Amino acid sequence: MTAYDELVARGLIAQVTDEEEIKEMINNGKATFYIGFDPTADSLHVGHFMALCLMKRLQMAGNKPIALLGGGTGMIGDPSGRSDMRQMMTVETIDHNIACFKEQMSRFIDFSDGKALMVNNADWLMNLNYVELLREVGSHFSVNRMLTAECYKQRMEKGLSFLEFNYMIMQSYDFLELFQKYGCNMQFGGDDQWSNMLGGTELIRRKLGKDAYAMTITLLLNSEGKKMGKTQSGAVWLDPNKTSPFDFYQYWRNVADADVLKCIRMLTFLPLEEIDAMDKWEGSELNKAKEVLAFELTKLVHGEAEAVKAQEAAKALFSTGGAANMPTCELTAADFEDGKIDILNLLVKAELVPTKSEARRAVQQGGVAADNEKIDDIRFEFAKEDLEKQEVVLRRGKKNFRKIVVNA
RNA sequence: GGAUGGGUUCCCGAGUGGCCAAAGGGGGCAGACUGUAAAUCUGUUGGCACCGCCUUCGAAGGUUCGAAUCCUUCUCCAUCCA
Repeated sequence: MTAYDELVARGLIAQVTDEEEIKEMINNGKATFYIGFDPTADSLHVGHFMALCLMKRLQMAGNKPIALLGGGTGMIGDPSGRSDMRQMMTVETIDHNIACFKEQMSRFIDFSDGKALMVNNADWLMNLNYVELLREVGSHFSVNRMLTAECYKQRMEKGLSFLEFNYMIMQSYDFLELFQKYGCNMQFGGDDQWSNMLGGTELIRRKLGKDAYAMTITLLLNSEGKKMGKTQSGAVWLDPNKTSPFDFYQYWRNVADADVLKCIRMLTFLPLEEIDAMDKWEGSELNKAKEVLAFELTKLVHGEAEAVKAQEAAKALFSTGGAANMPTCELTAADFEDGKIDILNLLVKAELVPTKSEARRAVQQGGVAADNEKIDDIRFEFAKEDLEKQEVVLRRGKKNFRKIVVNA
């Protein structure tokens, strides 16, 4: 199977500008392609991970990837797929985020010996001269046409600032720059980037009379049509300090039936035959597929050792209630009053709930247990010596656990 | 610059002097049922010292015994005109 066919079989490709050309380039390792990453946070997330995987797949097929960090475009903010304006970031934040991105990326992609490049568009965007840019680049864009682009259409109702309107032009300029500097002839990106990317191919054609290509990656949506990799409390991060390997594992362990196979196909490097075999699994058997998904992804992101730990912790927790490798809460003498700590304070301290009101509610609704013994009295207290003697597994709801240890 | 309509709790959206911590929906959380799934049903959803108190309705002032609601200024957004 060719590299391109595999991408199609995995459902990774959403749109392409010229399928025949792209197929030919990719399969023969003739593509120099770039993917842009705007430094919108201090860690990469699952969406970025998909893009990095794609880079890796293409790199393995002999193509040359360029990772573009958006130090310049981050100053503007991409309006695509947003219902309102992004908060403007300070230069310090952008720099910090870029540093974080760089570190995480170099763990996934091999940048040694020119096998891949990492560049920052601040290097050329920040020094642009306004009037010059307007004449050189602006003249090639039709406002009428830009306004019909899907990414702006969504914003026509809520409002779109001129700042954001220019994002497409900046991204197009990036492509032109990379095309000229590195012979970069292809751009990849999320499907929401389609119009921005076309802006680039168009600009290259108009300015240089040459062809460049664009291809978008299918957005990873769940069966309800929402972006995956997001929880109510925010994104699922790749940084272990922001999303622990255990939580990361659990996120994938808990995907809906309808989404497991799709995720395995798109996100893991397992051979397609193996995945097709799982496709026949039904009902509760799919639970195994979820384990595979969670394990494989955790391994890719955090390494095998962490993946094993996360898996064991999950298994211990859900089958035997054991406390191996569980997130821990350490109490000190200061947490006790008269040698005791009450259940509400303990829940908050263990970060199982954000406030005492929620702790109270959780207990009153029967959602709290210590060592699988339900606690329904909000005045319940733990004695210090009991906790010292034996660690306790505190649970809120079905899936939130914390081991309580006294460290006096 | 002018006119009009707006800014309400996580989101959408009601409320136009006291009965408002603020309807309804969505989302979240918890319980039942399950397979750590989905669907469904039930409860819950600002904080705390929880039968009481404190902070919230774009911001700051003011009127009033009492304001999310009235007045003033400011600010932001949308629509139309220029």
